[in-house]
Amino acid sequence: MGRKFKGMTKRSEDYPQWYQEVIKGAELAQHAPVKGCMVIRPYGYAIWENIQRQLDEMIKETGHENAYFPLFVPESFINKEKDHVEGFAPECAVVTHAGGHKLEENLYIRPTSETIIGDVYRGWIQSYRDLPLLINQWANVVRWEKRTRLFLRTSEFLWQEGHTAHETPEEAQEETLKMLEVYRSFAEDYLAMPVITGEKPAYDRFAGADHTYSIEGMMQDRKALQAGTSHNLGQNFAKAFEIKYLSREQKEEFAWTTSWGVSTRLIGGVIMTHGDDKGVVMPPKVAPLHVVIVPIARNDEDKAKVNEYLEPLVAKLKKMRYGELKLRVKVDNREALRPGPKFFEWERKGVPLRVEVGMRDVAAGNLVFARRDGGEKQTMSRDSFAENVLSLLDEIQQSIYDKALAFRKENTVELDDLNEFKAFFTPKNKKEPEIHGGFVLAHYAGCDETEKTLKELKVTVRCVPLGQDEEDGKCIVTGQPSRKKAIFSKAY
RNA sequence: CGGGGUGUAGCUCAGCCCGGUCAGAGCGCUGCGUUUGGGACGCAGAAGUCGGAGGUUCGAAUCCUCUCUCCCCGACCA
Repeated sequence: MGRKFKGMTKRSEDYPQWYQEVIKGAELAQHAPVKGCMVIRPYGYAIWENIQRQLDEMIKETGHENAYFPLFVPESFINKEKDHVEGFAPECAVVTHAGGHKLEENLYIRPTSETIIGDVYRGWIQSYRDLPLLINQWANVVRWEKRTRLFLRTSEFLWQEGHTAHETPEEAQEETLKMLEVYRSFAEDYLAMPVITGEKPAYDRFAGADHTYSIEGMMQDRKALQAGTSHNLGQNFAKAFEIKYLSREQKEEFAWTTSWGVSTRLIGGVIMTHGDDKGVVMPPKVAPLHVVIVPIARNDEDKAKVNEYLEPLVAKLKKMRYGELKLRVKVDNREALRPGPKFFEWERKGVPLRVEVGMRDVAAGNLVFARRDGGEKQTMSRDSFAENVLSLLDEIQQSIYDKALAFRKENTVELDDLNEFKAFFTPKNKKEPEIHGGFVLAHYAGCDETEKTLKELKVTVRCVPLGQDEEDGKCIVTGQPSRKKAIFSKAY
């Protein structure tokens, strides 16, 4: 009989606590000795690598090239775009000394790279023939946030940031939406995280942008997570950094620029979208491991037989590809652990398929496997498993997406009445607020007073979804005439 | 940055109120053996400047001051 083992906190009991325990239990990341920073452990970093490899392909397929710009941004650059300074300067880390001397000009550690890239683009762009300029960079950035949470908001985080320059506002807008669509499809098709695409309200725009768009996912505590943003920067940065070109009409014009990014926050999104009370659940397409095999044997003789039985299977699996990348298979041969603890560990780590093989299976030519997304253990012949493994992974990928989508639908309501709206976002038990709320789709006129009412409820306008039919309505908060609905929600 | 918590072995914590074998437990870890289809067992062992710095005291994990971390709630935000 097993000893009593403390399970992890349930999502329903304490969601933030669950989130931390899950990260720790799956060995994804830990706090670093530096405030607000994290160490991304190998198992967690592998997810990031898989995100990088596949998203990078998509970014390149849409015509972008990778480059790299400096970590340090001269203070004067940050100061050039008015809104940008106001937005970012307060949360920047600044280098004042280097090489044992005080610097003549402070160097900001990039919170984002529009300014330094703008300065470089000035030199790269002279003619309409130099446009469009389509660049992406994978980098780390630093934002000195007041309150940090592993993956969701850390002082330093990893991301990709695309920076493009165009001839016309139409082209820039097209680019902005194209990359938003890339993010949508990446989130949904790879991370199995359903998202809503839409435009941010004016007050929530990127500092220095004309339009900001985002993808918004619903986490299991029904709060929204902004999982990626795409900005149409108009000519704001072009003017600040004199990114000018000679047009087809022989006139000097400012370029139209965009920027867009997703970060390691996506990993937080994956955890909170799919995780359950046993641990994380990895979407197969970004899972560090697809299949883990636990051999079970009573003695050395059996061990040898089981391993021999497994060899051809493992060899076959390792040659396979799942999507664009190799199938990732591991045989858990650790001697010190019995099978039980191994099962629990791989469950915490969310490996999509766990295979058990013992003498029983060797004799019958079978294996036993369990899907991380649920259901009973199943027995299958060794050969059929190899034939079915890819479709099993596809099924898991699809089923966790469907589950997340169903969850979002269940927790999304359309409302026209402010009282219902308030009730929706008010916990029933104030002393111990339970998980409540969700997404509200309601008319929104975009006026400033709306913000105040929302603030009292701790609700934010997530975005005005794209592709909706316009209709006459009244803003749910102010009653002002409105043509479009917005998604309202509590958010990370 | 405000309010509230917290910090003792890798983890979970006891000890603190009433200073004096208080450096402790369980899990984990190491070695040997037995075990192995859902968190095994025996024996032996290693491991902590009690978050940090000052102070009070004959003596501080324990009392005082300052400081830092992390967590929760706010304000700020990918």
